Amino acid sequence: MASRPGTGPAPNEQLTTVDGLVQLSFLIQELLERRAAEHDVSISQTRLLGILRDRTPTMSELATLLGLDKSSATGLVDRAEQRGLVERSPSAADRRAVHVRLTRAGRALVSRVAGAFEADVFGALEGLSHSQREALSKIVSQVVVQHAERHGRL
Amino acid sequence: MASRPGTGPAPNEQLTTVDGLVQLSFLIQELLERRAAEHDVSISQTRLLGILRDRTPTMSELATLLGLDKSSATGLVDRAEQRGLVERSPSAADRRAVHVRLTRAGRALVSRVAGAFEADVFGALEGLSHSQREALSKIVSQVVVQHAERHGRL
DNA sequence: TATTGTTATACTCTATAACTATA
DNA sequence: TATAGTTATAGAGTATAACAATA
Repeated sequence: MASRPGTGPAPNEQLTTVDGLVQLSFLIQELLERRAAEHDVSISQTRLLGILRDRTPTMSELATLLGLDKSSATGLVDRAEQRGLVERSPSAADRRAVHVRLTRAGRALVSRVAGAFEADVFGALEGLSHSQREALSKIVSQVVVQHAERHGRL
Repeated sequence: MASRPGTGPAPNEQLTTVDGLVQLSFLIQELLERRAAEHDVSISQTRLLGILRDRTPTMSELATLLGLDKSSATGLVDRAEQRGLVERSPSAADRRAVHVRLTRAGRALVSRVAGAFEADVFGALEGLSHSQREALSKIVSQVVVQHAERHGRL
């Protein structure tokens, strides 16, 4: 399981399915965290900015998208706003609600992080053959989409 | 990238390689977090316990394995020790050092979490064919092992 | 001098509960 | 009454810097 982060398995040894997937998930998270840290943002902040790339949700919608309590979303947005990465604006339809959007600086930051991170991921896949990469992409996509259909919007 | 956690892609649509891998990593982390939370432990605590399943490292070694500062490891072990999940013992070889090990309760807890979590992961792979599952396992293992060889112990 | 581990301190992230202002 | 958002508060997790004990 989440056991062996620093334990390099002996060469030519194959991990169990679960161990492999867990270690892969930590690897992906570490790549993302490292690139985000270069710009002094956390994974949570990066996730927030990533969500806002193609949306302008209300605070409630944002909390749902992030899987957080609304008070947690308030804090996250507060800190991002203080850094000039996002901004709040009143909703036209509902005077209780506010929408959150990227600023120009926020958009620039998330683009830079995303670009470097994507290169890291492709770098990690370097040893795979073309057909292996295609198979991985297809299978992973199938797992994620199926999980979303079962749980998220059915 | 880390963008669309709540955005179910339309059925029959395939994610990009990077989006798929990022969403898969969040999915795995969420499964682990949910099972750990059933026993009131965090992912960090679970990772600590997982590492200790087959090791009795010193605090320094533990910090390296977790990728944390030694002061962070102190806090993590403090909280786990207060809950009776791990214990410290003096090193025979070096009077500065202490070793950390699972207690009986800690071992029981990590086994239960690991078992339930593994079932969750296999559940998430349910829609795959036998050969797809084998291909996924092999490719993922290859990526993780190669990354460990390049970085960790070469 | 260098290393091992802890402590003091500060910040981010998260949740619960209580509050306000709308709806 | 119910919902949207904030505030107050508390705790986990993390890092940096300074320290004591030992190597």
